[in-house]
Amino acid sequence: MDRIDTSLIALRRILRATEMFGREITQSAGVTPVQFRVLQIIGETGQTTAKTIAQRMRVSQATVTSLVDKLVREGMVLREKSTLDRRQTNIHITPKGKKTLADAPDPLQQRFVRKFSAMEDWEQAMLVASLERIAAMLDAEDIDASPVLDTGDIKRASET
Amino acid sequence: MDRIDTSLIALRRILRATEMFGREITQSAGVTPVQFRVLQIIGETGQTTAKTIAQRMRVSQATVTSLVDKLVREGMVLREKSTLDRRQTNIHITPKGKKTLADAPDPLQQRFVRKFSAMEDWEQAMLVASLERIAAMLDAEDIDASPVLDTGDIKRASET
DNA sequence: GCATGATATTTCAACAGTCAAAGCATATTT
DNA sequence: AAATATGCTTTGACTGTTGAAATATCATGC
Repeated sequence: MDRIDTSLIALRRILRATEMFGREITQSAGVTPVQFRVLQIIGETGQTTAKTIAQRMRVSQATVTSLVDKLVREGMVLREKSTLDRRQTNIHITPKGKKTLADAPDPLQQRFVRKFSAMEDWEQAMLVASLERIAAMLDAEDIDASPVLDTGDIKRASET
Repeated sequence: MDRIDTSLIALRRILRATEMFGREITQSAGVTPVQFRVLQIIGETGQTTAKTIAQRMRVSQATVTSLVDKLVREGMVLREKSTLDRRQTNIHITPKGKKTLADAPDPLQQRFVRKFSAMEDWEQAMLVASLERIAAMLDAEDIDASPVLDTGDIKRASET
């Protein structure tokens, strides 16, 4: 087994881990990864608008509407017309939604951060260098990546 | 911006690159990433069975049926009952399917292999070590990853 | 004050991908 | 031959996704 195979396998494990995490969520939280991501965004500030979610997730507003519909049905969030700008709808999280967020399994990102922090300085440095190298190898162009790693956040970049 | 952020961003770029590649395919080849993956598997040997595809992609046979349906409709592949075991159906690729494969944009994997091969020995070693480290960080358990990196291959691992 | 255009959201119709369950045809085992 | 196993497709359902059209509400210019 040469280095290329070893690398490819590792890369695939990484990709797969994000998928796996998605399923953990579905099982334990009762919402799908995408829905969970919506819930996370709403949960950050307690309430937000459809537009914001659409932008953050890089999906269309129509998609957000259907996603929020499902969360409303589950009792995780509520919709309420904004009083300031009545075109807007504030979507806010319910206690049940908060509980779902709180009870969610250790997110991938946290897992990463925790283990990364525990590393020796030299190893951290090596990892950072390697990751950047690999990212550069794979993505040809500009990416407006923010420091957030989520399943469900890795989606459409249209209408940007 | 600390190392954690930098790492997370790089990781996300990597994840995103696989998504992007999916869209390149859709645009230039006229098939979706998943359909393309099916085509790839069939193309490897020129013909194969539904079961094989289902196992390789880790999806149910029902899914494969619907995917192959679409490829048949597109004229990329053909179905033909096996003469040896008439329960089986051999799915084989057509010239059009071959052309689609041949004309596809540089796959992620090739891109990776090419650039990886061009690296200095020490850098390759570092990358391999880092990738394995990261993979271990993220995936808690056993993964039967084969040395194949594809969008669309990173899917359900049930019924294994 | 009100017409015009911009903005925020939802509704609708349509896909792709996915699966479980059921059905069908064919092999294999007993 | 009967029972069981295997390979595949059909059916019905659900999530995620979008573009286009509909609705409601600002915001501006005149």
